[in-house]
Amino acid sequence: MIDTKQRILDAAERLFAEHGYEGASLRAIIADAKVNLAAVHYHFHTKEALLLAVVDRRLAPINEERLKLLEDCERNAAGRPPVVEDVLKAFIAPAFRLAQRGSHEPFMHLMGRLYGESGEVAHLVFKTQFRKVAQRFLEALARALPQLPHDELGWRVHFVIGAMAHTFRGTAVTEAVTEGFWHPSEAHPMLERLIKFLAAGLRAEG
Amino acid sequence: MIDTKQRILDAAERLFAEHGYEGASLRAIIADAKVNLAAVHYHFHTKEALLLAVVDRRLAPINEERLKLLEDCERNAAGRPPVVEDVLKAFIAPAFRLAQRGSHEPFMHLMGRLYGESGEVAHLVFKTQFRKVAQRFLEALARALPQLPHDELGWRVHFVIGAMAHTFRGTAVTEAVTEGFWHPSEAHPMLERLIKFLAAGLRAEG
DNA sequence: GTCTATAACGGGATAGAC
DNA sequence: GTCTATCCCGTTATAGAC
Repeated sequence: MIDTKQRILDAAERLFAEHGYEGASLRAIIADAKVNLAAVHYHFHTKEALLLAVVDRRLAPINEERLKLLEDCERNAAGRPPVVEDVLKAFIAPAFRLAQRGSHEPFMHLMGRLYGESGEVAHLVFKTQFRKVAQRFLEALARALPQLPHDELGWRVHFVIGAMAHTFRGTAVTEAVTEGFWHPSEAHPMLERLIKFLAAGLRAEG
Repeated sequence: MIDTKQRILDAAERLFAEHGYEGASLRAIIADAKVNLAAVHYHFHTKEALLLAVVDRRLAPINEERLKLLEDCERNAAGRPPVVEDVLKAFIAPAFRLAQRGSHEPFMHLMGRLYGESGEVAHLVFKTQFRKVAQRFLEALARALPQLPHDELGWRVHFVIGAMAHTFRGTAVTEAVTEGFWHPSEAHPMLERLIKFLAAGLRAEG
């Protein structure tokens, strides 16, 4: 078999995304990966560690690219405050790009879900993975919106995270709710639509 | 004991909100409710039906109030398009109000989570509970934003749902990510902040 | 490194006494 | 309507052969 470990990661990614951390059993994962149950424990020791490995594999390069893009956009600004849309795009685009080439959307769905599974294993993910990136992007947003009070910025970032995570999650829920009224169009302009929406929200009023 | 059925509903609400549908076991629920396991099956037959009952109990009156407020705000508009902020407030305020009086926040957290648990039992909830309300509010938003293409409105509603659900879910994730940079201030202006943010996003550009 | 077999436990559901 | 006792299955995890 061509790399057991990776096949486990792929299956886990897909099933965690589809059924959540609690909802996806190791047995379902090994069946999907066509692998023996013991192999999971050999390579990852525990279910929780498997989730962290799944997240790590994709998120580490995404976060690197995010930081690189943010540096680019700050270099372009040359000392002046960066543009809100550019900062948002630096954060969101890497995740979307990865999702489109290579069909890694399961991972995006998973990340979207983890925002909702607060309180358990999910917190580990955010604490270990996002601390550094979040710090840098918050500073950039604060510079991009100098007139916005600190406290208000925090709330708006909270709303931004919500809209972003929900978009990562896919449109299934919205389609169920807006049934007959709306069906999602092509995916590409989605990124631009999202950024436009969020930037307007961040700049609201004065 | 003063009403077994209600104590089960209360415990289920809290634990489903805290650990998700899969993560909260019936045994944990009956322990919290100080009730026997068989009582759950007697009153609700199945775990899934219990979740639906939990949601129904609170969501039915909330959705009634939403429709009433929407009618009010359309009557005030007297034939002219309603104001975006008013439509948003008619939808969001009833959930917030219930959460603040009586301390029913567990239910809001639960609803927020269900948006993320797409694909399973959660879809049942949305299909059975939101169809009518969603239809009415979508029409109202379309009238409030006549210049916005139908397709674009759908996407923006999608973003609105995301920000709203995440706010219902509480700020734990955002606090973990923005640690040291932000701590949520008092809850009351939150509703106004959210509506201002969403309205600006809905009206973005032209 | 990969398998089989099994341990040890917790899950939802049910029968039947009271 | 409420309880005890139990069924039966799926769960994670591990021991030990190959």
